[in-house]
Amino acid sequence: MEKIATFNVNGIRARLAPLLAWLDGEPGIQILALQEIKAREEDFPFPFFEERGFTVSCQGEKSFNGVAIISRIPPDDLVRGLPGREHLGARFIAARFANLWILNSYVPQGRSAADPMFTEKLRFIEAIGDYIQSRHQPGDALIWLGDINVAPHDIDVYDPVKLKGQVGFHPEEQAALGEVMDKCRLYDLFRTKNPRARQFSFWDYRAPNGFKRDLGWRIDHFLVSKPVLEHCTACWIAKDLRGEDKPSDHVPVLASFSGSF
DNA sequence: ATGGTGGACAATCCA
Repeated sequence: MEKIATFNVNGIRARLAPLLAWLDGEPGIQILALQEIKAREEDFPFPFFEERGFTVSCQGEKSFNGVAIISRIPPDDLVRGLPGREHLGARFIAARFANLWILNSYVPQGRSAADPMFTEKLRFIEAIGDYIQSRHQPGDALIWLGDINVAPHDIDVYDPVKLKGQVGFHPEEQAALGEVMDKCRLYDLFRTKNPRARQFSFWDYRAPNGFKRDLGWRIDHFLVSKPVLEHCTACWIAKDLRGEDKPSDHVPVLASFSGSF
């Protein structure tokens, strides 16, 4: 079975051991997209992935942000950085594998609705839409995945009444994301495959016992074109990584596919 | 009540 996964690792060096243990126990992963590696490219622990047969393509920076695509097969094309949004840090890398494009993004969190970074978040989401429209057709095999930092609907957060208007669950960012999905003809793969599942991919470290109480958000996504949707057999959220000694505040999201795109 | 915890890095910044 061929799998693709996305994971906000929250520090590739701090999370290396649990990440590798998880990867070794999850056969069939062809592509693993990481966000928040928090390392320069020269500080990325390449050998641990290369000795397992993976190629690492990364866009890093010191201390903050940083994204990577870890793949069984080397990419045929790479794009580092979202055009026009490079000032927001290392938050975008895209790779082509035959006719499949993977767009891996770490969308700005936004800080608060009144902060200038919230506007930057909206602009970043719009810029992804422009990028996709300028380079792709709706019939292309394309996956925009990663930490999108937006929970799309009420079912995607633990308390939609309390959280309405907070960053990550704000009507403006939900509208911006919805517009990109509409104009680029993208599907929320997890929601399409699991219409009523109330499952989360992120729990704030700062909420007391937030994970045990399941005070979660679904903000890590696979947003896919129709050809990708049609070849998907399942999309699910990993559960085991929060049991590790040093858990990330996120867990991986995975999708399995049959046939070719 | 504007906290709480965690990563990177070296005083705080970011989430």
